[in-house]
Amino acid sequence: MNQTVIPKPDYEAALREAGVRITRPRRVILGILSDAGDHPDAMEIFRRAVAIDSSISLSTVYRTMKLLEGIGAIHRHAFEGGPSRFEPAVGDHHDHLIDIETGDVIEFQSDRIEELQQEIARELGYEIVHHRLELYGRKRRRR
Amino acid sequence: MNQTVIPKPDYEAALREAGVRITRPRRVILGILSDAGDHPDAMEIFRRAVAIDSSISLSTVYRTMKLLEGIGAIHRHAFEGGPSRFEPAVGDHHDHLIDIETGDVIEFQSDRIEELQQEIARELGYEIVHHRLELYGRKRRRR
DNA sequence: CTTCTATTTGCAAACGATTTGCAATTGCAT
DNA sequence: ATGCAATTGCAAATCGTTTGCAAATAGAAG
Ligand SMILES: [Mn+2]
Ligand SMILES: [Mn+2]
Ligand SMILES: [Zn+2]
Ligand SMILES: [Zn+2]
Repeated sequence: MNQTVIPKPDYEAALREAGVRITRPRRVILGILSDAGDHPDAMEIFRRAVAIDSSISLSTVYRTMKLLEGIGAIHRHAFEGGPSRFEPAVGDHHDHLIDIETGDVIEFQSDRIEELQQEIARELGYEIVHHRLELYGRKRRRR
Repeated sequence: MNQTVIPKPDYEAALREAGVRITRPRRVILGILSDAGDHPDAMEIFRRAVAIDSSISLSTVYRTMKLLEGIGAIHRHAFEGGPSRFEPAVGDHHDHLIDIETGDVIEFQSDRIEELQQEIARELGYEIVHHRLELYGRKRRRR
């Protein structure tokens, strides 16, 4: 009967915190992000937004994404080939496996890999600021 | 007295193999790639090419890069923020650490990480076609 | 070496994703 | 309610890359 709690970020608080106005377009976009289970791109967010408020513009979507990215509320992923895709920055760090046939994005997490990255960077005399690990693959033929 | 052998790929043979003509612009570009120790972008390759033959066009650089990528002779890297950068596909697989201050690209290789990636993919029911692992960091403050 | 044609070229224009200038609108502190 | 800075929608600009096209050329054939 009880489900895993999917944390919904309080974007409005984050915005207020950043000293930024909470406008109608922003509210709509934030709502879409909050309950997006996927990794939509700007055009897709725009489509979903227009369905709610037809006066929203694509520019505003882009501007809002940049704003949210700036305050660390969302992550931007530039997967191969396509436009940037976004996701709320709630929950733990994870990386992505992209199904090259369907475009599906699957999340995974490996402490071991994260550790090894640190180790490599430090051996090279660097500290990692951020990283990108993307696996591109296809479903394994059912055995 | 003896240096590590830096393998120079025989691009011309690869091209002939692909049933493609060996033209003057292509020869120039191939030469540049052969002795590029870095990961130049199209514009940089264009600059180096023009220094050798001023009649070469940027379009031809792009077309040639696509051709070479198609026959697997070079790799294209779309590092964050900038244009695609290229490198000859000789030698073993490696991944990259990008110095976010200088833009320098440092190569590294981790069998352990490669293994873990395979493991993760197979657990998710996928086979990896290719992947991308990029570390973005800055030089660690001299201790 | 010349001829012949399919391939390749340079150029300019088109492209897709994203950003920007600007005048009109709006959130919100007073 | 008022006033103004922040934000918007729109159109035009930008950046890296691709493409259509007519002119040039590699290289096979003779
Ligand atoms: Mn994700
Ligand atoms: Mn490399
Ligand atoms: Zn990671
Ligand atoms: Zn790798």
